[in-house]
Amino acid sequence: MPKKRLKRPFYNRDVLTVAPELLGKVLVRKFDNGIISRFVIEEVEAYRGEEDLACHASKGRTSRTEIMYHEGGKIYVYLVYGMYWMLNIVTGENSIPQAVLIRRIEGFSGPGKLTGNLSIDKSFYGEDLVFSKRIWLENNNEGVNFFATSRIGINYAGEYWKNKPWRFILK
DNA sequence: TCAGTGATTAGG
DNA sequence: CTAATCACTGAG
Repeated sequence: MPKKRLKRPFYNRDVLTVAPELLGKVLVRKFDNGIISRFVIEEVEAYRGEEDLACHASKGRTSRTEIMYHEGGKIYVYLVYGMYWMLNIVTGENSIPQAVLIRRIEGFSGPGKLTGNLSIDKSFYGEDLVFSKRIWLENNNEGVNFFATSRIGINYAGEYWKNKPWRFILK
């Protein structure tokens, strides 16, 4: 059975539904030299709406957060600590700002490492996973087991949001 | 535990 | 324009 690219409806749902379902899915990257690499997604985090103080959209609609207000399936990338590009997948309907941080994929540990190895940078901001020729997600026929914990690196968001179990890890 | 590093943001 | 902040990493 051939692998199949995930389509719009998959992404256009609430981030708390999509995030755990991303576990076990395959991130596909086609490099400029034509080589195609596939990686199983192993760890993600959900960021949900303006009310979520850990979500960048809590600061409202800015040039950086703009893409999160679009329909699901778009890529949100940003630079953090001056060195690391973070790869996020926008979810939810239009005008509802949500995204899933891809925190770990098979073979690489850490969100900064994976974007470095996959050559993902600012040029991927707004890229559409449904149509892109250089990055997309494929279905995987496996069932997955996962567990949830609190999100990492968001001490600024306060106890309430910091303690939300919105980090999902493949077992 | 802590510094590196530069885009982004709020504020004057 | 300035200054503060930061969804990380690896060294010690």
